[in-house]
Amino acid sequence: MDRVILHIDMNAFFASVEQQANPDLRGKPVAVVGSGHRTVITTSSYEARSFGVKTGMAIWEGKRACPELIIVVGDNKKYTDASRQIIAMMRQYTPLVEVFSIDEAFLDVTHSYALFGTAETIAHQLKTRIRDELGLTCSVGIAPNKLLAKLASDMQKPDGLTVIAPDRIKEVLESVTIGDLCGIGRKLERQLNLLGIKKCGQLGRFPADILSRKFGIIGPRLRQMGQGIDNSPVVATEGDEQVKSIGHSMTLGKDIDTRQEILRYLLQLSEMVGRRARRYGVTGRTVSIYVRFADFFTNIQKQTTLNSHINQSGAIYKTAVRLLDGMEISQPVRLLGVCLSNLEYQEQQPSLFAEERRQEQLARAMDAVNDRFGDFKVTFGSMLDTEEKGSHVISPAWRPEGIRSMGLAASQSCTIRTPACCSRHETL
DNA sequence: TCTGGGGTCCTAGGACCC
DNA sequence: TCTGGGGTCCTAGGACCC
Repeated sequence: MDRVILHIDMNAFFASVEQQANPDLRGKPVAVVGSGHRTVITTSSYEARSFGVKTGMAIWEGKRACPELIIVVGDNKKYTDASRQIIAMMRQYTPLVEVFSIDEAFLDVTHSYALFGTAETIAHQLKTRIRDELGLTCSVGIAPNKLLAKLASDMQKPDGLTVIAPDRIKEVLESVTIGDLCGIGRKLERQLNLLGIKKCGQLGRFPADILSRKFGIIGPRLRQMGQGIDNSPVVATEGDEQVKSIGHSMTLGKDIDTRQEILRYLLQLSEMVGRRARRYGVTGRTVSIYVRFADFFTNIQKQTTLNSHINQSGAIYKTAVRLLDGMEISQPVRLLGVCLSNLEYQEQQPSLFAEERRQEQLARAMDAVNDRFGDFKVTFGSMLDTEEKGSHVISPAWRPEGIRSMGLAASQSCTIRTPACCSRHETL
C-alpha cells in the first residue's frame, strides 16, 4: 500500500510571525535579521521578496533592492512558541510527525483516513486552523514519500496545496530540475549538469554504473531520487531527541587580530556551548574550533578528542585554547566557533575532586541565574567587555525538538513504486 | 557595502592493534 | 625478515539542509 505523506512548510515564517504580532508590518516589505551589524537577512516577507530581497543578503543589499524595507531584529521566543502550537495541531491528526526544522514538518497520514478523511481534507483543515488561530499561511505537499512531498510543497508558494499522486510521479519528474530535489545542492547539480543531466527524469534513467563510478555510494541513491523513490520513514519526533553536537559561532563586530581578543571570544563561546551542554545534561569528548579569516574564504577547523567527557565551560575553553595554539593565525579573524561533539547523555557523577566540584557548583549557579534573567547576566570576568553578548536570531533550521533524516543520508533499500500522478489544487 | 548560524552525514587517510 | 588484511578510532574537509 502506498504511504501518504504530508510536508508542511510555513511561508516566510519569521516575517509572517512578526507581521502577525505587529499590524503595522502587515502588507509591507519586512526583513527579519539578527543582531549585530554584520547580520544578514534570515527571512523576508513576500512583499519584500517581490522586490528581490533574498535570504542571506546583507541589510544594505536588501535596502538597495527595496528602499522601503522594514528591518526587524528577530525574536526567537515568538517563533518557537508559534512553532510549538503548529506542531501540536499536527499531532492531533497523526502521531507520526517529524519536525524537520522550526517551520517544516512531515506527517505520515497513511492511517489517519478513517478518523480524519483524506490527506487533502487533513491538509485543508490544518491550513485553515493555522490561518485562523495564528494568522499564518503554509504550503502543503502530499505524496507517497518524503522526497516527493517536500518537492510538492515547494511547487506553490505561498499558501499552496500540491498533490503528487502515484500515477503521475513519472510525468512530474520529467519537468522538475534536479536541483529542486532536497539533497541535491549546488555542487552536485553542477556535476550532474556536466553529465548532461538537467531534469529528474534524466537522472532516473542515467546509467547506474556511470553514476556509481562518479559519485560512489551515493550514485545509486541519486538515480533513485531521479525516479522519485524514497523509502525513508517519517520518524516521529519525540522531544527528547539526542543532538550529536553542540556548537556556537559568531561573526565578530569587527575583525580582530590580537590573541587576547581571540581568547576572550573563545571563552564566551565556550561558555555558551558549556551552558547548553549542561542544560541538556550532556558531556562531550571532542572539542573543535573554527576560524574564518578576514578574507572570508580562508577557514580553518581543528578538533581534538579527549580521554574524558566534559561540559564545564572552563574545560572546553582550555581545550579550545590548545587548539588555537596549534593554528597559524595569519590574518585578522572574522568569525570564531566552538563545538562540542562525541556526546554522551548519561548523568554525570559529581567529581571526586574538591576543586572540580566547586567549578561544577559555580557553573550550576551561573546557569540558574542566566536561565532566569537571560543570557550573560552572570559571566566570566574577561567576557564583560566583549561587544557581542550571544544574542542571535536562530535560523529557520533550528528545531524546537527533533532530528531530521532525508535526502542522501537516508538511502535505503528501495522498491520501485508504480508510476504516477500530480494534480494541483488552487490555494485556499 | 561586503557575504549568519546551527546542524547532519560522508569520505579519505593515517595510526594502531590483532 | 617480510608480507597481508581486517577493524577501530581519529582528524580534516566537503556537501547538504534550513
